[in-house]
Amino acid sequence: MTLDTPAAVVLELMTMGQQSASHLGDLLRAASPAAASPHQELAAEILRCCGRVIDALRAAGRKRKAAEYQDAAAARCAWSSPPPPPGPPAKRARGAEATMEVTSGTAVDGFIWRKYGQKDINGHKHPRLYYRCAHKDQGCNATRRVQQTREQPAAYEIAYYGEHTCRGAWQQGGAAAAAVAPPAVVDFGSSSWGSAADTSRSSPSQGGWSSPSASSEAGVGFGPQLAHEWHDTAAPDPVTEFLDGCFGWESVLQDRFDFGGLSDVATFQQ
DNA sequence: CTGATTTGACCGCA
DNA sequence: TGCGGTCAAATCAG
Repeated sequence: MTLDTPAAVVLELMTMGQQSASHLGDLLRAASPAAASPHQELAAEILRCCGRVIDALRAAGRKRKAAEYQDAAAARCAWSSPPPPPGPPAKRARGAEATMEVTSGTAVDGFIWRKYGQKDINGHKHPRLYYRCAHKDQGCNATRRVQQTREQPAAYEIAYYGEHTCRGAWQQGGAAAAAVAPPAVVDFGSSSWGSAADTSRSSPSQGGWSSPSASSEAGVGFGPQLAHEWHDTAAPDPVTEFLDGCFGWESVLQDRFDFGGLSDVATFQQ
């Protein structure tokens, strides 16, 4: 992670903020372990708010990366090309090229991942989790590997392999999907977006987003029910007020920095 | 009952 | 030969 761009700086700061919020939550839980206090909820909301910004930055970064990738290999237009012919089950070479990311959440990135394996890795305290795209039956060979980092338990090293050839499949009916999807659904093109999977649970091809990966991944991610709560909260309770402030943040971010493509952050606001 | 997850076994590469 | 990646049967959950 380099800090040579405003987005990288913000990402770094937001990650730190999220870790602080996590620590705060731990302290609050230790203080009153009985029932979830409003303070604990507040800490959790801070966590989620930071996570959303982080995910937005990450997704925007991936969008740019994907664009560069396509320039370099225009022949492999993943989104529009038909699924590759089924060959022998290819085993990824060790250390194969991947898109690496370090993020504070793993549960949602806009794609539906299905866990197919878990492995204890030498030198790692936490097991490595293996996911593949839920649309593998449509020929999508995208996989991802999630490894909780040793240094920062709240951070995850995610490696993406392959590309999503399934996107066309669930975007074709896109009109229908857009019709039922909440306005927060963001199409980042080749990138992914955290809340999209949570808020648009009516995929035409799947009969609804099941977000299968959410349950098995660490609690740092945003659970579907939490995201639902996020969007549906209408009463002006303290949490909502905090969220409003959080949304204000994003406006500030937009006004202050030109993230070149990060304007999608504004779609948090509904 | 169906679909998703878990987990031990297997395979291939270094 | 050990390790990392994948498979697939068993199990779980909705």
